[in-house]
Amino acid sequence: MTLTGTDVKPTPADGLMNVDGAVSRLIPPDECLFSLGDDCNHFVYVRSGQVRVELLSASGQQLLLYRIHDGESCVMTTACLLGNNHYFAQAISETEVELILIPHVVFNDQLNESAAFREFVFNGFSARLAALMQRTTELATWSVDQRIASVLISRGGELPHDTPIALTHDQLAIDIGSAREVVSRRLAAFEKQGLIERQRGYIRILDEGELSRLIEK
Amino acid sequence: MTLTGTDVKPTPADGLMNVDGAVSRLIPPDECLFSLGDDCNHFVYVRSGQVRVELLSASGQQLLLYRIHDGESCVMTTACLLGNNHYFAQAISETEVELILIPHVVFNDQLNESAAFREFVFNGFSARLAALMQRTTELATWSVDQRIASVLISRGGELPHDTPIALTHDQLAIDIGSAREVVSRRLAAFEKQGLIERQRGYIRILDEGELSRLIEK
DNA sequence: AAAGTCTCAGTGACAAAGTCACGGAGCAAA
DNA sequence: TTTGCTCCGTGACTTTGTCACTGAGACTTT
Repeated sequence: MTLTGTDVKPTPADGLMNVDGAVSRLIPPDECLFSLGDDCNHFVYVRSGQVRVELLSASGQQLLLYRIHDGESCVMTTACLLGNNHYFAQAISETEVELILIPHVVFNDQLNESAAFREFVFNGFSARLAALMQRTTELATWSVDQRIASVLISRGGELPHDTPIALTHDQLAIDIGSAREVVSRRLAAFEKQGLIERQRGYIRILDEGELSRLIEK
Repeated sequence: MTLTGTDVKPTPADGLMNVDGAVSRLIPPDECLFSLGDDCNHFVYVRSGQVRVELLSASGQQLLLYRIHDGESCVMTTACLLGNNHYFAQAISETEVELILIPHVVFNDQLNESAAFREFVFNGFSARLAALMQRTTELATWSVDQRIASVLISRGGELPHDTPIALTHDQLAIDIGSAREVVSRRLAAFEKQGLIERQRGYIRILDEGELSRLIEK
């Protein structure tokens, strides 16, 4: 049951999602998949695309918790299903996203019957938890400069050399758990040091070596 | 198999820990149960006592992740077992602690065979994950004053009214993810406002209502 | 009792980060 | 070309964190 016209390379786990009651769904970019307080009644598997999961504080401030990529499941969803909680964060599609949804009851059945399904679910669960704690550590112990450098390096690595990274100061601020003004100021300093070059909506890395060195300290 | 002389009230989950190969162990206070980089080869269930799990940054800075109480299991241990990772935090006993340890292989067997065991493990897992995210939110969005007030209120609630809370500025700082000096200064301000009274190693709450109100804003 | 030696707490000076309130620049549709 | 929107820059100020000391209380040791 595929709703999308384009072919999607199946990952090994895709087979596991072939259960009665599983539904595929195609979501446009910048759509909210779930938000704070929502009921959680489906297991979520991201077949393609990218989803951002973030906390939303009382003051409207956002804090990125993690992203879900192709072939991954959503930790928060799994946690909520297992513990019968409501969602306490929100998820936004950052690209077009193809999801596979498995209803709560089917999920429970599979969990009881299939060792392979269990293994898939809990491996993902554990990996995401580890990543989440890793992120917490970095947020708590790295300076703003280090966190900015880290994001730039990792985003730059996905692109051909010298390609400007499409990233606004606002997005970057959410990624590193800081404020736009702070990011703007630090980027200005980075540019003055010759590390980067700024354009509206883009950042180009000029001195990757020095950026990496920043993270080490 | 009980190594302690004193009787411990069994919780409902204690029965689940009655498997071949499970070992009980008694740990004195202020002992390290596992530290960063250690291999993880046992499921850990805390039968009695209290354990603190904290990150340790490169600079030696500590950040409390969560505590484990009577009848709870350790999320990080479960995550490491499921994902075959090493520990990336450390655990310290805060009181005398009675543990039940289940070897990795036995844990896997139980997980495959017993639905009740699975349910116990994953309910705990999910609850702890939710709490961890809750904590991340509060660390990220609450002010130091709010976090201090929150700890004081919750610690005060466990004690008879008007009992001074045994808590050093250092411990409080670790709890709220800040620095001792900051805590000292804010507590001085709290005392000037008549909210608390300070003694060496102790804090007495004078105006619980106003402290609670602090948290709301 | 006096002297050492812990742990715990207070403080000044400064640095890093966050917040608030603007203004202004680039871009696109009407 | 005017209007509206997103994105960015900046000054002024507050909050929080860091560093380097100092001192006070409690417990040991001599």
